[in-house]
Amino acid sequence: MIYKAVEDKIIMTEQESFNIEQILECGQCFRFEKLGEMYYKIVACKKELFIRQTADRVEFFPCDKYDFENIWIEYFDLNRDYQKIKNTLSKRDSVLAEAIKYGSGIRLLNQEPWECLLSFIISQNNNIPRIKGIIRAMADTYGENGAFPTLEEIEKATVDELFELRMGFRAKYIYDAIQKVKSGKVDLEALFEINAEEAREKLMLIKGVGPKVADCVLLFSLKKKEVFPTDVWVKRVMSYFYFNNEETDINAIHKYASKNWGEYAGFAQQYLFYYARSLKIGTK
DNA sequence: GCCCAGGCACTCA
DNA sequence: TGAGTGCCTGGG
Repeated sequence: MIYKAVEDKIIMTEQESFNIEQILECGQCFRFEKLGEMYYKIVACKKELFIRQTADRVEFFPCDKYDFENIWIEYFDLNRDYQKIKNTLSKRDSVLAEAIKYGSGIRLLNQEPWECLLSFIISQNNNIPRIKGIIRAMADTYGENGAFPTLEEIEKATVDELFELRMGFRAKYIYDAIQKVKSGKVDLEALFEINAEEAREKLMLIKGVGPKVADCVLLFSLKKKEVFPTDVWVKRVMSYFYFNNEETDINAIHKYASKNWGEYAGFAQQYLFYYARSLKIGTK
């Protein structure tokens, strides 16, 4: 990867495995807006960032070298060798090879745990346009300049006030997440230091955080790349391709993923999820 | 109008 | 402990 600063932009070239559309639309994040073909705006890490990709380059703006090196390289996981991951996984089975071919520009973002946690609590039993709308409403109401609210900015919110943002029954879950983090019962930063299993248990102390939401937070923000968040889509695609289209319980799926994909299970999940959704596997 | 959407908590055997 | 059921809301 090569990058240079030009005016208010960072121009990145010779970057393998980077497709901005696939990265943002593969279901791992919610604060993005499509402005045109391969042209997006995201809000993350308290910044608004535009990203435009053409055949030979990716432009990030407004962005200087400092922010690129200190925020976005990490956020977009640019130091990781995806070619190696894709080669390894593709050799394991042909289904995954096909999924990887389809979503070859996917990367796993390293999001902020706090935002990731609240966002995936909102996501349960919900659809994407609504999820995005509720998160935006939280940001507009409590955050600074449309950025996702910090704990300090949102900690005084009552359940009733949260409910007014149209998040429904999830308002009490968001409230509980705020209280547990505020009190230190759940120390998000400390979760980086412990293993996935222990971190999952901690996250599930929060009301409204079950196995699926916890695994999303672990994978998308706490760098536990071996976890395999299993939602309805992943369940469908796993059942369809690996379990002879039979009703499959979550434990069997986790076991299969762990055994076959090990430390790369999280990446496999993302390729399969994107593949399944695009093909609408399992839906009528 | 009904149904469902990237789960979860709660209840009851 | 495991299966069944209800949940806010708004878009199709």
